[in-house]
Amino acid sequence: MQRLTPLPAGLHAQSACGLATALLGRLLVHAGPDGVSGGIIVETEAYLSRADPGCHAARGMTPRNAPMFGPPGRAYVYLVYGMHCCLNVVAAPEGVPEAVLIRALEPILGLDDMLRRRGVSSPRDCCSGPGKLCRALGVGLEHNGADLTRPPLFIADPPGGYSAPEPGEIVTATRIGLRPGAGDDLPLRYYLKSSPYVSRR
DNA sequence: TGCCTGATTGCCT
DNA sequence: GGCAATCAGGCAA
Repeated sequence: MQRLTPLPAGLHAQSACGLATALLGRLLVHAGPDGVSGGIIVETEAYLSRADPGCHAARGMTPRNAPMFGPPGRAYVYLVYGMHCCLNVVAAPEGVPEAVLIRALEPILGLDDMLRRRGVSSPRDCCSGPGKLCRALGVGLEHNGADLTRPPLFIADPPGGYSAPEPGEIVTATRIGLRPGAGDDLPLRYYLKSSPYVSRR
């Protein structure tokens, strides 16, 4: 296995829209106490600051969403439905609360460990959802605010190198799980057309 | 202080 | 396809 080098913070210092597509095809890695786990990012959603009613930061800063206001390249992890964690990558310059939700991965590193944590046997069911991939990688609230440009939790180019997806390979769609009127009609979800690992077609 | 809801998942029918 | 699980954050009182 070649050495995995975290991508620099400069990549994240752009709008969540741009970062959401720039992250497709990248490798999300967690070098945890149980070993290294990771997968290729195949689905993302952008959350855009105050003008976006679906964004947690739309009503200003609270203790929960504070990481979104921090420097780019950090993790924003929160609990939904009282039991599932969702991992976001903070985007935009410090003070601008934008983030990209990682919704699905194609598992490639530590597959057996991830399947065990998930309690499933199919790689397709391993990381096909924001709550699923956090469980699979062993990511939890303790990673809230973590620096994603350095181990143990980081984003890198995949083994063999990164090649940007063809424009026709990226599908743009509406975001999932938002209330009507909360920005559910905005085309801010992106996924790889040919990937069988996305959460929903 | 109390009530309500959610950037989901998995089990049951 | 429908719905329960489960609890912290956010808001009203």
